[in-house]
Amino acid sequence: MNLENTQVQMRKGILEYCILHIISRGEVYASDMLDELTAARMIVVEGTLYPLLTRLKNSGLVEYKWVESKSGPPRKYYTLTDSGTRFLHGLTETWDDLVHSTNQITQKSKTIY
Amino acid sequence: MNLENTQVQMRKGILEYCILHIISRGEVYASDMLDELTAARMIVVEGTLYPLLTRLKNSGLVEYKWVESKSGPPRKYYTLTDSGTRFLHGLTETWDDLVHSTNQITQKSKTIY
DNA sequence: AAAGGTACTATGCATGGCCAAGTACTATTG
DNA sequence: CAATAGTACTTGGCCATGCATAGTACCTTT
Repeated sequence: MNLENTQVQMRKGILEYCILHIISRGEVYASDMLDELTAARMIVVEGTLYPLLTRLKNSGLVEYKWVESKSGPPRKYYTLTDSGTRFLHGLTETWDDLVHSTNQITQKSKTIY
Repeated sequence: MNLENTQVQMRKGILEYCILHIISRGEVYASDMLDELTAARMIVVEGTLYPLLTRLKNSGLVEYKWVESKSGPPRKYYTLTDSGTRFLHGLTETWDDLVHSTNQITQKSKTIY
């Protein structure tokens, strides 16, 4: 039980939320997402992102279209489906609740009555 | 890939952080922790909490002493070890970073330049 | 045509939350 | 004193996800 491992565990599920959010803002492909995640200091590797996108696709939350590129193989540009949009709303609520609950616990010792 | 499942995944690692925080405030046993978690609307079941406490103990992050009870079997009262305190500090940083990164991503669409 | 970069795919492992069933101790009740 | 109910802790197995690693396929450059 080391820190590094716990960091990985903490990431679980949250990544899915972040990815859906990024896709919700417009058509993007994997490298765009990696750039945004990296910019936000949420380190993600390919081996995590691609399987996640495949799962989202298979669940019908996102869809993609192939777009040819000038500098390499064609890319999958993703968009949210209606189902994905609803799912994202549910996730947002879940995440907000989780943060709220955690704050309540971790800041209790700082609360003064 | 349903909401309920993602909620479970989101909880991973965060629970460990919350538990360590609760223990850091003084001697508690499992039912105390459940009460606090429930009060903060972070629903946890026994089958999650007890194995987690065992892991924390085996990792040397917490220790416990048996205390007899007037209304049932003896209880394990937990406290943080020095190692556990350091670990909690590391986790706090990790959690804060994660929340910050997530906010940066999810609130980008609301940002106005 | 050879080399290097870009984009996506596939397989298998480790981990933690959860379910479900079980053990063990105490107090209460008839 | 046996039976019941309540409390506290234990154990084994399942599942989904993040990740490591290796591989496929396409394009551009030289």
